[in-house]
Order: sequence, then C-alpha cells, then structure tokens
Amino acid sequence: MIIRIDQMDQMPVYQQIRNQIVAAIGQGELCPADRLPSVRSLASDLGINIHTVNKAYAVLRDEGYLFMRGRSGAIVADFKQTATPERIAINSDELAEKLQQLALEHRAQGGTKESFLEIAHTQAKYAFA
Amino acid sequence: MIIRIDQMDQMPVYQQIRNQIVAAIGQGELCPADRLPSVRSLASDLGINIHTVNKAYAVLRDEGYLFMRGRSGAIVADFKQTATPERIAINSDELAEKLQQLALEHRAQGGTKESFLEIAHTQAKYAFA
DNA sequence: GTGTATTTGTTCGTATGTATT
DNA sequence: TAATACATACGAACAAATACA
Repeated sequence: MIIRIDQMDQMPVYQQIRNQIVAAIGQGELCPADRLPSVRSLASDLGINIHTVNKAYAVLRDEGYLFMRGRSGAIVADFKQTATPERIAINSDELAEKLQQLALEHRAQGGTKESFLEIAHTQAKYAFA
Repeated sequence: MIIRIDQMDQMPVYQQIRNQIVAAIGQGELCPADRLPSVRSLASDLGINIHTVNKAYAVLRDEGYLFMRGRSGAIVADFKQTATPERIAINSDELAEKLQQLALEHRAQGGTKESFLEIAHTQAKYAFA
C-alpha cells in the first residue's frame, strides 16, 4: 500500500495518512488481520516524524479501523464485527450530514440535483469497483 | 437567518458559521444582494468574538460567496456570475474527491454501494427541495 | 452645516490548543 | 519530554462611516 503526503496541502499530515488508509481498507487493498507497517518504517518511508504516524494510527484505532497491540504492530480490524451498533448508527448519521452539506454547497454554487447525483454515482462506481 | 454554534463540536466556530451561511445560500434562504448582519451584531447574538465572525466572512469572500466592502457590510454574491470558470472546475473536482472519500469510508465500514447512494439520494432530495 | 454619539471594520496584542519535529 | 510553529479565539483600542438633534 502506497501513501503519498502533500506537504503543501492544508490538511494535517496525520489526517492525510488516516484518509488514505481508510480508503485502502474501503478498496480492499487492506483486509482484516493485515498488518500495517510499523510507525518507524512508515515515518521513514514518508520522511516525517514517527509521532505524526503514531497520531494517525491512534485516530484509526479510536475510530475502530485498527487494533494496536503494543509491539506487535497495528492490525486492520473487521469493522462490522468490531464496531458497536451505536457507532454504526452514528457513522450513518454523520455520512448523511456530510452529504447534505456537500449537496447544499453544490447548490449554492449553482449546481443542480441532477449534477450532484451524477457525480455521486460516478464516484460510487469507482469506490465500489 | 438563524445560526447556531455548538461549542462542544470539534469543528472551529468560524467554520460552523461558514457552513451554515453556505447552506442558507443553497436553500435560497439567502439570495444574491442580500445583506448579512454586521460582524458585531452577529458576534453579539452568538456570544462570540467579532474576529471569529470576521474570519468566517473573510473565508466566504475568498470562496466567492460574499462581497465585503468596508463598513457597508457583507453582501451575498451571485456565485455563477462571480466565480471564474477555473474556480467552478476546481469546486467540481473537490466535490468529486470528497464524495469518493466518503464512499470509500462507507465501504470500509461495511456499507454497500446501494446504501451509500440511497443516503445520497435522500440528502439531495432535502437539499434541493 | 455642525457637533456628538453610535456603529462599523481593522489593528494591535494575548492566551490557548494543535501539529510536527 | 521539550520545543517549534501555526491555528483558533478573545479583548481593548482605533479611525472611518453613519445617524441625528
């Protein structure tokens, strides 16, 4: 799995790492029980500090995507088995909220319902390919 | 137009204001040429500092949603007429990126393409009602 | 018109938290 | 742990614009 950091991006580096790992899990590039690189090696590969990678892993753990068991490394969790029903419901609500904000933003820019849904379909096709 | 601030939310206050104003424009609650409340009065209403409101307005101006002409107040812009073609193209790309990230995140949580698109349709229906 | 009070956005400095090394 | 740079939010004071007697 390849992670790319854009130092010019306004998004915090740890968040970029977090997003790309979540995306890799979504695409099946990372599967439950897979081991992630150690914070040291990943930090070395990316040319950043280990604390930054550690923060990304900690966020992913808190969100239920990973296990972190001391020195045995970070392991991809089986989200559906790990997450509580409450957590799943909250995630669904948050997704709806974000989609609504994006839709309203698109409309504020003069976009239409049809153009919004067309983009959504296109991206869903890629994401679930 | 009513704005609500959640101090417990992790999202910065100025961003909350920005999002709600964009949403109001999207819903037609705010129309081009409408005047927004002064930074002082809005800050007073919300119980926050004027700089926080000022930052939200400045962001909205930079994004092309508002005009700010000195002390004559902030005015809602006509985005389609104001924004450059490049800006519109960039916004479209960013929307696609965000939707793909959300779709992948949903999939990483065990969601399906169908459930994702169902939520998207539901929210689009509300946003474009 | 004139003078005063009010309203407005801006400039300065400060405190706190976050991100990263 | 310590140090840094940056982001967020606040407060006091300022000067331009406005309202009004």
